Amino acid sequence: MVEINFNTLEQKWQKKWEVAKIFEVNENSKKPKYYTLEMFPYPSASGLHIGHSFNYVLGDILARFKIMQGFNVLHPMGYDALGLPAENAAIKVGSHPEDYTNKSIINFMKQQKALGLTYDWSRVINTADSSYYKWDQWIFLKMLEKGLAYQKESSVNWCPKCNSVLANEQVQEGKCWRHEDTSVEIKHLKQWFLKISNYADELYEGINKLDNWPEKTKAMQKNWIGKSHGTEIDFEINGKKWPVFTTRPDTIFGVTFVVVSAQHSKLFELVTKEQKKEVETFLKKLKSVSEKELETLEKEGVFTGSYAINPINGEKVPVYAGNFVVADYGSGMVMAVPAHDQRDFEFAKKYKIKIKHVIEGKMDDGRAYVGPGKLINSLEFNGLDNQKAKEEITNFLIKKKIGRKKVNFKLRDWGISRQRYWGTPIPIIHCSKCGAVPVPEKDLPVKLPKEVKFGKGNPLETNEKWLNVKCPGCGGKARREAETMDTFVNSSWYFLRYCDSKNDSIIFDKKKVAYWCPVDSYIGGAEHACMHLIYSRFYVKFLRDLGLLKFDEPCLRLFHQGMINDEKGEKMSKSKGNVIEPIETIKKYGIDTTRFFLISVASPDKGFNWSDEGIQGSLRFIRKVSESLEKTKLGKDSPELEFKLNLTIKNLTNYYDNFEYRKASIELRELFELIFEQKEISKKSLENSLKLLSPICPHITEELWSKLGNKDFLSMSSWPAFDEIKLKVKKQEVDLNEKYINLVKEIILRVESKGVKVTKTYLYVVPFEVTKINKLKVSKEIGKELEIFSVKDEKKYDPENKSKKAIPGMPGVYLE
RNA sequence: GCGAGUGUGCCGGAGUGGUCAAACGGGGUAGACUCAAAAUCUACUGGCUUAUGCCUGCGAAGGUUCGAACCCUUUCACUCGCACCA
Repeated sequence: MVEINFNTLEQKWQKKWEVAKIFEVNENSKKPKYYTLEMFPYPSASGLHIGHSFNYVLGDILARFKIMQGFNVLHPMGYDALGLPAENAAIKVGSHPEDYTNKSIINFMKQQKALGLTYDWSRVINTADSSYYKWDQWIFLKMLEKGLAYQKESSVNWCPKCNSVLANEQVQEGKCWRHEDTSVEIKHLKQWFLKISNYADELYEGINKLDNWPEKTKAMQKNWIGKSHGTEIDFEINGKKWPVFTTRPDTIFGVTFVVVSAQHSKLFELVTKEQKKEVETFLKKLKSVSEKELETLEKEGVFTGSYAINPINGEKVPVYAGNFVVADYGSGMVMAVPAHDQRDFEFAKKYKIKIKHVIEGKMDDGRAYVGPGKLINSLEFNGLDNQKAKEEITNFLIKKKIGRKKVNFKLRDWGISRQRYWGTPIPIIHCSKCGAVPVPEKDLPVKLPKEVKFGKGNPLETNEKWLNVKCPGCGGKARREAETMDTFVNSSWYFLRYCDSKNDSIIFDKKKVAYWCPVDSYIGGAEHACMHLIYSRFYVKFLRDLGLLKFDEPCLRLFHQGMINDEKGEKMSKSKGNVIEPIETIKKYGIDTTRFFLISVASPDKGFNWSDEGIQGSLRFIRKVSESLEKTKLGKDSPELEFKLNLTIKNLTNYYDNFEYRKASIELRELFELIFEQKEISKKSLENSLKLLSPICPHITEELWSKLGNKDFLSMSSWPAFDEIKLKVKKQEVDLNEKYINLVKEIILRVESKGVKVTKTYLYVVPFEVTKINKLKVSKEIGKELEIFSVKDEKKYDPENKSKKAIPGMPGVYLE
């Protein structure tokens, strides 16, 4: 047998596509646009792994399908090159991050090109290039102008391994998202923040409009943004008003104490002289608690010495400092109702504080009653249903001007300061006279200096020449901001830049972005649900408000690809040595086989366990297809093939549109299996079959296409249409009489076996079947008297309304 | 605890009311080819000593229906995400 040299064949076609520039696109097309995007990679020296390829192949199949469907398809690629891992990896191998990254990118590109992807390489982006991050800085300055970028002293999450600050989203179970063995420390630092909270409500409500996003991702984002409606109530403490947020104003008569967060910035305004020592001891103890213990921490607190006055009934209740109250949510202070809140209950038990019931309901096995009920012990509100009471009490408080309705969000502002080198420099100059002065727009970009020393602390602090500059305000001595931006800043808007990636005078041409965006289909890992995918929604809303965009959401459809594990089902990792490199697989089996295998073993969203044996099956199929021309003569189609081809066109059109590639691969196998059985097949049908396979296996189909005498590219040809009539004809070929006889016989048998005597049978069929049924024949065969009605027949005898069950090819049956 | 989702044959997985012992693939068994192996091809691959027949069967238990893997109720198991947000 002649072994096909897939590698040569594949390279040949890749070269031809490249020379013809068929995947390079522009806005001057009469076709409708389609923007499909895969999340860009973080280039590392180890190169592309099979999970990357899976991601790209999923997107590529869609892109190829859409091209053939007649869309003007934008399918770009770039590199999320800035960030800590690259810096750390570079230090480890004794290289400079810039050199390390550039090398990695070249390697990545080479491997991506080998996959035969439809990228428009003329638009490639590298976020580590100052021509890109210049616009990060520009956006930052715009945010500063609008008051959305600001500096504040705050407690921040600090990872000792990264030697830097982390955003809230980057802290997972008290650990760094990059170092699962490293506990995050809390440090107090002056930091730059982006006011994402300004958009909290729009980010939350906008989720409802994201119809083509996975439910799970939407739920995660909602949970993360955490919108809750409640009431803010003023409690008076030592003559001053302290607001408290609650979602349960109906329980206000049950308040027996108030808890202020131990981290509250104004805590000591509440602490009396007598209690000062005790509170300080408590705070010290809290600091010594490690992050691990925090997860199972018992609710603890200490009396501050102060009392709060419950505004609704004037009751005096003690104020505690507690470890379980979140300082920067609401006002950092809560009213405690131990009878109807589990946390308050535990706290009250521990410190022997009074528990007062204000809602009817039993407290089971020593737990607070949190269910619904009627109010008690609540003066004029007694007897009210507690849901109703929420409104009435809030209205009462509003009238008295001691409370108001309030919406609170869990979403915090985004801390973007990083004390590391390999990130976008924050375009700020600190002057002793003028304070923090923005770098003038004309001086952008602030480039990263190459000369720095790595090792201790922030490398940017080691280049004095770069650091020392004149103040743009007064011209005096000043110093650059030595912090860089979080890497997620770079990825928050890169999909916009693709539309005009070479523009060096403005961030992008509004018209070009208006043409291509929003992204029609976005593919990437689910791990970005609460980081990248919230940040980019925020950026889009901000840029829209600047007047640069006319849409609200970055992408209309989102798809998360599954994980590819090793044969044992374990996650691939370098340390385990179980990483499958696509380059190796491609060399061995060819690209088309690899692509076919990747999508045929599992649903794209579920992933699968890699198997070297499994790929043999795909190889067998690809070989057979590539030999199909020799095996099958060109001629006429059999009716069977005609039908199957039509059906396959119809189904695959749907499958490709909905990431159901696995099903597509199955039907393609069936179709080609049938083709191999044929003595002859029409050229047109064979060509159409090749078209159907082309998105998954573009190389061999292109080869066969040209062997059939075509001079153009199959990749650019038009998607085949199917003939609905031919599908219907096939259905009608089935002999209804035979079918109905068997069916009714079976039912009668079943019913009679239960002891019921059947004398007469009624069939209800869809109208066009009425004439097709031979009443005499059927009646004779089943041995019963028979009546046949059309379901549309108004006068039909149908005591149990069985006619509603009838569908084409399936009657409703009533027995007497 | 809250949220999202999943449970089908040896395995991966189709199938959402009748044509289902259940697509397609992987694996396995037997046979053909071959000196032999690989590749390729053919048959079988829930049980019943073999039948266009019966039984069992789609996590478990009930229910609706002439009929359920598919609809309803309850339940169990697993996976993932969030977790003191008042």
